[in-house]
Amino acid sequence: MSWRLLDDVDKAILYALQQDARNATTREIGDQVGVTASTVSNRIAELKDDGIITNYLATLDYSRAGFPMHVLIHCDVPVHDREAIAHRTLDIPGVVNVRELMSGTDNIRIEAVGETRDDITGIVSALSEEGVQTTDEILIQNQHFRPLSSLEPEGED
Amino acid sequence: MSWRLLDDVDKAILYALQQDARNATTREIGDQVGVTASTVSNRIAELKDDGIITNYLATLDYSRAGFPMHVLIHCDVPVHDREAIAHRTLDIPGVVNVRELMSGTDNIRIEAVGETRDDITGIVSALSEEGVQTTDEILIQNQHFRPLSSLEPEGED
DNA sequence: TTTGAAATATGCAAAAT
DNA sequence: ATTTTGCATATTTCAAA
Repeated sequence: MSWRLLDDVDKAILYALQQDARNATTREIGDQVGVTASTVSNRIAELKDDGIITNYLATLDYSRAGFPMHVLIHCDVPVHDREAIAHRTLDIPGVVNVRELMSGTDNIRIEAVGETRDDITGIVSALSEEGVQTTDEILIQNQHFRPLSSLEPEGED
Repeated sequence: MSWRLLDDVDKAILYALQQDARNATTREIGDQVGVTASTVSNRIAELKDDGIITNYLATLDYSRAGFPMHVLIHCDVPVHDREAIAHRTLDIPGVVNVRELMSGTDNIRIEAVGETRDDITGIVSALSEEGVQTTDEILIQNQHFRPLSSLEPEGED
């Protein structure tokens, strides 16, 4: 696993991008920590290259978007196949998030979305055909994200 | 729950923003479905107002960022307090994601991040002090996101 | 509602410190 | 490594269709 020590500029960048990855401008971020927009731009590119920033994504309220079936599926797969299977499940239509867990059982958790119950049934079938045993299926009521507090700037400039 | 039927423009926007919320330009999106950047801009604002787009966030590789303790915590709370408690747990330092589940037991799932085991222990203590019973704690090995496939454009223009 | 054009902002690259 | 400058692009606004 590669490393990299984060300074205040990096932290401010990551915090801002966790808050609003689309509208946080390089200048705004730079002003908070006293560097120019160019520096912020360079750093963001570095952080992406270093694999610290993995993605920028919009989070949706799937119900409001017309997909009221939003579920969490527990899966049980052999440990040595876990990573490969996790990647394959990502390609099943309706799957939006996969977590690999360091657990003896229920070691993959899949977040999936559909318009109808049949859509979810189809996803579970697809999992079954991939040799993935599903052990539980739970409706997700709501989901919230927060930036990592350790990255929050103290109050500079 | 409010509604809104998504047309092809909306879908293309949501798909693009799920792929790269920071770098997807309004023009690129518009070109794909044959509308101008202005229209895309207007639509994005609408989708945000309607609560369909809830957030834009950067996803991080916490290990590479210097936070190797990345865990999923199962919590068991009284159903009628679930939403209120879920919101409060978001303010505990280190908590980055909370899912409310429609389940009799283990109905809140908390994703938390720390530098050391003690950080995680502290988070669990904080939960306990909020009256939240934690029933399990599992290391997260990896996590992947995908745009919702139903939103993918067919191939227009 | 969508557009097109103007005005504003933003990000990026190159050269300099 | 960061900044300054200059350039190319992106976004927003608003009048008009």
